[in-house]
Amino acid sequence: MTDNTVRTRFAPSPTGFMHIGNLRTGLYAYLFARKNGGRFILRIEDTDQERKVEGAVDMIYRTLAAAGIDYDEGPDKDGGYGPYVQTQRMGIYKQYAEELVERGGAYYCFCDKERLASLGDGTGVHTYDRHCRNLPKEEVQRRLAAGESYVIRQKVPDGVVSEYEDMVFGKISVDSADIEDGVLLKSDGLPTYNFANVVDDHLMGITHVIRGTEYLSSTPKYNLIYDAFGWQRPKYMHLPPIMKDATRKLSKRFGDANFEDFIAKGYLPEAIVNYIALLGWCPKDNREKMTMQEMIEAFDTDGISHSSSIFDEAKMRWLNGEYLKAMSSERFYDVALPRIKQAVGEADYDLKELASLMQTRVDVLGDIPEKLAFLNEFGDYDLAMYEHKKMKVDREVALRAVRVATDALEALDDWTEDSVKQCVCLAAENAGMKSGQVMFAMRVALTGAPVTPGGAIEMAVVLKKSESLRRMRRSLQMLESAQQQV
RNA sequence: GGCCCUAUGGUCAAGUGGUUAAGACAUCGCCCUUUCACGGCGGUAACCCGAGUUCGAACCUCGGUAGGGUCACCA
Repeated sequence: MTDNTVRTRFAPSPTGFMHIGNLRTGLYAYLFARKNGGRFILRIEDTDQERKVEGAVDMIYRTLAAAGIDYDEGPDKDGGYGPYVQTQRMGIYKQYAEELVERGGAYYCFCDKERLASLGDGTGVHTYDRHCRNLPKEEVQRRLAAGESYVIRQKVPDGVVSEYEDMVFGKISVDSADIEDGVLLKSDGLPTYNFANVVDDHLMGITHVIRGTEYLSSTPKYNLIYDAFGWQRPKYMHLPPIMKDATRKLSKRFGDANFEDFIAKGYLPEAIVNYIALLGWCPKDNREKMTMQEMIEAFDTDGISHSSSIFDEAKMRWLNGEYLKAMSSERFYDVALPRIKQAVGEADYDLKELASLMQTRVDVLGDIPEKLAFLNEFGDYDLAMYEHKKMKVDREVALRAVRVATDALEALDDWTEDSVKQCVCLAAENAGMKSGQVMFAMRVALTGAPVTPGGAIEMAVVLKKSESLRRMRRSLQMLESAQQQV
């Protein structure tokens, strides 16, 4: 591996579904690596056994695959920097913590929890008072030998300002006086999350650390660890959060915030990925609909926003609709088929015909069943539907219209779009009515629905002759009996 | 509370000292039309506030205000 190869990583925790905010972080790390001809690494951070969820690791694999994010190294793809699963790395941190003590960047601390708790200021803010920071070496040795419980703490240097240049936020600097001597190695011998992160990132040769802004202000602290080890600091790119609204972050508890749920609702993976890429990043030319390849080429750090953005499902719906409309009819048919079948059930309808009706009419695939509900729902309906002022149709006109259309269609054998249309138009003309009036009434007579995905002709073709006539006769009866009652 | 960060229409956002302050979503209206949709056209709507610097500030500086983040032997 050459020194200047870009290496980024995505380090999710297997604690459930893949959250949209998380996925975006991974996506940016991926885009940055690909844009720079670098390598993208997947590391599983599974040390939180409490929150661990069964099957969540597989979910990570499946989500990345569906999203089109491929990694060069990971648990199932060794690149020589493994293991890539954090629980399998537990043995390595203690020695690094001890090494840091020797280098003067950390120290043993024997303070017990009670003492630590007494340090609180009453408002929940704790700051360690560095009680063990200057313990004589002999005392430390003695207490260690005696088997006293201890942790290893970072020894934050006095009187320095730790600063770095963030790739999106610019210069970030924090005074060492504001940095606590945090725990690196816990009394159980395991590392704290952030220490493990520093060690892993270094050992895996990560050159660019890409993560959420929650680490923005603590990064100077971790840089001090790199310094104390004499390691080269990585570059950092911090990403602002995706919000549910102005003040709340999108959280796992906000039900629909995960990838899997959106897929279930009928969103296309590429549309989701495209949309979240746009939340917090804007390409130079302002393009919105982009393929992964186009995003890789256009990705640039200064297009990344400094402020949080609110997730807007309405816009993602629109984008998804754009993807759907741009598909070939064959491909649309393939992706829509399951939903169409769901609506059709056992009935015998032309699925291709239905698909073509749906393609321009839905933004997400999940909308299909309700749009096709008229296929299997035809009962009593409100005759007020026949009233259309602009069309100059009322129930009386509708009755005549449906009657002429029905009579004409009874005799028609060749049931195609053209012939049905021709037949109805001719019938309208002979009856001295406008074709629009007949069409309107016929559409309602066929479906009993105020809105349908297509007009009278399309509905008739979809329903086919016998069902169409059955429905029209039935509607005719309804119209007639209503007429008699008046 | 300390420290760090942020602030352009309802939402995503372009904009880096001089602009009629883009574009997209949403919304409203019109056209097309046998309902819906697609498509086309148009409208409403924004620089958080206050001081500076400057001939000139959305843009630079400072101060407010608001919001977010962070201050664990959680990750």
